[in-house]
Formats: sequence, C-alpha cells, structure tokens
Amino acid sequence: MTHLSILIQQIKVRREILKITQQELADLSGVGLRTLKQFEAGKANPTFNTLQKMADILGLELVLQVKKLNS
Amino acid sequence: MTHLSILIQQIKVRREILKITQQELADLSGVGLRTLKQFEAGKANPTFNTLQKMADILGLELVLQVKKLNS
DNA sequence: TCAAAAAGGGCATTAAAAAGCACTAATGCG
DNA sequence: CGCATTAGTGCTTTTTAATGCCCTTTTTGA
Repeated sequence: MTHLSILIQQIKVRREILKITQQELADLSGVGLRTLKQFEAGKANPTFNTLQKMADILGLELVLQVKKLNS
Repeated sequence: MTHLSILIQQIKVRREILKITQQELADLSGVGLRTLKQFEAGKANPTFNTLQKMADILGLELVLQVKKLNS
C-alpha cells in the first residue's frame, strides 16, 4: 500500500458514506468525471488542486504533519 | 493564503530548519531542482508524488483528515 | 428479471507539470 | 569589499495529468 492508495481509499470510502456518486462529486467539485474515475481506480498521480477540490466537497482536507515514528 | 501556499510555507520552513539547500533536497528526494524552485516560488500545482517525495525527505507526510469547523 | 443507474476503461486531445540549461540576484562570510 | 554559495527565473522540451466522447461491465432497485 502506497501512501497515495491509502488516500484514494479514504476519499472513495468517504464518498460512498456520503452516498454521492462519482458523477455528483465530479459536478460538485469541478473535477472531470474521467479524472475522478481514473483517480479512484488508482491510475493517476493527481495534482494538489485536483485532490483538494475533491476532498473539499467531501469535508476533508489535506494537511502536512511531522511523520510519526514507524511511518 | 490558499491551502497550497500554506503547505508550501511549511515545506520551505522545514527545509530551512533542517539546513538543507534546495539542491540537496532535490537530490535526496529525486525531484528536479527546477521543479522544487518553482514549487517554493508558489508557481506550481505539484502532483501528489512530487509533494510526497519532498515531504518524505523532510520527515513530513501528507494526510487527509476530516475538516475542522471554520476551515 | 431486467431496465436504469453507476462504475470502469480505451482512445485522442489539450493543458500543464517536470525537467534541464543558463543566466541573474541575493545572501553570507572571510 | 570580493568571492562563493544559494536562491530565483526565463526559455525550451518532454512527459503526463486532465478532460471529453463513447462503449462495456457491474450494480441496484422496482
């Protein structure tokens, strides 16, 4: 599991919890549907902006923190 | 201040605290020097991988968390 | 069961990130 | 001050993220 794939899972799970479809998240966030699909499929290296827009709609935010030991 | 510019500051400050030059961070992280310079100048929308590689060397990590109220 | 909705994915195009190179501008130190 | 190191930036090329279109597969609910 890479760090990115964990993050993808978090966003995907969060979207499903909120019962939002890919189409809806795409519309709400302004990220293209194709981009979102690629992202959730793990076939992407998204830019900060793309990540941010999706996270924002889902009530999530990207933060930088000092690494914990063993990570 | 956008969310990204805050993150840029955090990385830049962290690099300076650790007394690492841009050149060194570029070499250690595998991110191109030009890319790193653009990033610190705030003239970029870095990909997750680029961000990750830099943060990693600086002992930082990007995490997704539920937004606090008023953010 | 089966039609509609949602998710996946191939292909092509456009826009922009990543990168190197070469130069200039600060910054720091003897 | 002079010199060296580090940071900032314009220009260019290569790579790749972002996107739309359209079709297939899977899931879901009446």
